[in-house]
Amino acid sequence: MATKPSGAGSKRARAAPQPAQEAPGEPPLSRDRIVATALELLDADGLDGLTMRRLADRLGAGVMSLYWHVDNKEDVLDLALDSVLDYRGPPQLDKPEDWRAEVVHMLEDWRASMLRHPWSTSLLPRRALGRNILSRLELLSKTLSGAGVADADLNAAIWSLWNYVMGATITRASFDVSNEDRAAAQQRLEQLSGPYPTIGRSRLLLDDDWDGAFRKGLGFLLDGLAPG
Amino acid sequence: MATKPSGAGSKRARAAPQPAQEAPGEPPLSRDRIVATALELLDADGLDGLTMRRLADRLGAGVMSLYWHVDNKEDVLDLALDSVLDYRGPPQLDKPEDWRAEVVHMLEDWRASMLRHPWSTSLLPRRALGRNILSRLELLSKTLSGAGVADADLNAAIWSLWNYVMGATITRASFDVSNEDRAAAQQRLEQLSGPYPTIGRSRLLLDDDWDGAFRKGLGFLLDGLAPG
DNA sequence: GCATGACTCGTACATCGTATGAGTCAACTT
DNA sequence: AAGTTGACTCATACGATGTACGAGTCATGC
Repeated sequence: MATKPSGAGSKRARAAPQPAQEAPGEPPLSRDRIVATALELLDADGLDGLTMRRLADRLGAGVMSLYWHVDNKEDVLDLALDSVLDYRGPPQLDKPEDWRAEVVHMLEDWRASMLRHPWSTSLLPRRALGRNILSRLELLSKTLSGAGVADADLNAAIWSLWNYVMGATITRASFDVSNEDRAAAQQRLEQLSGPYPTIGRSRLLLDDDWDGAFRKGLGFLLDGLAPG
Repeated sequence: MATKPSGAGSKRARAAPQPAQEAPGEPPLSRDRIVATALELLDADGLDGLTMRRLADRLGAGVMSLYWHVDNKEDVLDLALDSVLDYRGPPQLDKPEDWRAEVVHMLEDWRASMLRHPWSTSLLPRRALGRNILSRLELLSKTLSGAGVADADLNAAIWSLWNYVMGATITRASFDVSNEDRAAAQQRLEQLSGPYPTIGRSRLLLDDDWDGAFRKGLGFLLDGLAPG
């Protein structure tokens, strides 16, 4: 019985299994190559752009060959998502006491990494916690704990930041797609300003300093988490 | 040429168009009936449970009949989502000065409304702003403004709360689905507690007082927004 | 009595994820 | 040297989905 390398398996153990066709135009199929190509398709055409058939085509392989290396499409998406989220830490040599800058850096990088691949935002809600996500949470936990957040508040603090970042990122990505809708909504708002006078006046839906708003709101939250 | 009632159209104008079959078992098709039935299917079986064919079956109609009343499936989903989000305001007779309680009540209701229909959380990211969402934002804006939040901070404050609520709700719904995954992840964390000692120890992934964490984090954020 | 327009729906099509099982070929066993 | 195994590829096929197309029904207005 054949044993697939999928899941937590061993991938490919042997060194050079495919010396038959060494033409560099088509290197052998592999998990990594599949994920990399999936990323290309996702970046080019979004979630709908990723089709097992298209993926196989671009890899120069038959569709069903993919399923030897990968459980199913969901598996591909999981791998693609996690591959977007690795984090190499803040630029070294910051004064190591500045916990706040460290947190802000990591969270801004988190958001930026996902916005560089907008499809990832609609993927996140329903996926499991990959290694890279857990690493970020660990870093967050360690930093906040070192900054003096009480143990009893620690989990709530972490989840608050998580929630904020996820909400901001998902929102940003979704509004980016439907920019004209947003303008239309704001116009509707102002015309029949009866029902929505306040947000109509404050131009809530037209404010497009997303990065600034994210930083500002993050500041509010951190103020609340570690007052003084 | 037939004119469909879809979009911002007139729906059905006439009073009793279908006296032919008055059997109460099958009232005439209508936008409202379609949305109501879609809600049933979504609540019962989630996003995958909603199929145009299943929807039509349950309505006792042919599949293509739906398309007279509705543009496409996305239209159905938009309507279903918005129908979940209406808000009737806080229980009257609270002391009207307590802006904080008012905000908390609205946001907790927002979250609760969506969690009562978990499919709505995976729908939200990519949909336009319906009337009910705008109403909530308007209320939020008015209340915060009245509470003394500076005009320059107002939009950032609103978006911060939005982000927090969306992130919390989406996260909660997604973890609810994959509870076993969560437990498995925590176990993995504790066993090979090398890479993730802090969040392993704090049992971050096992803490299931979601409501408490939501309230607590919201408190942090409000503290930051309106200090003192 | 006939045209109109509101509404219904059967059929058909393209596309999707993937189950099944046969095929290829290198490495290992004997 | 012959045979076995197991890693890997892939053609075919199936069931499901959203919806375009166009023919049907039927109450109403002229």
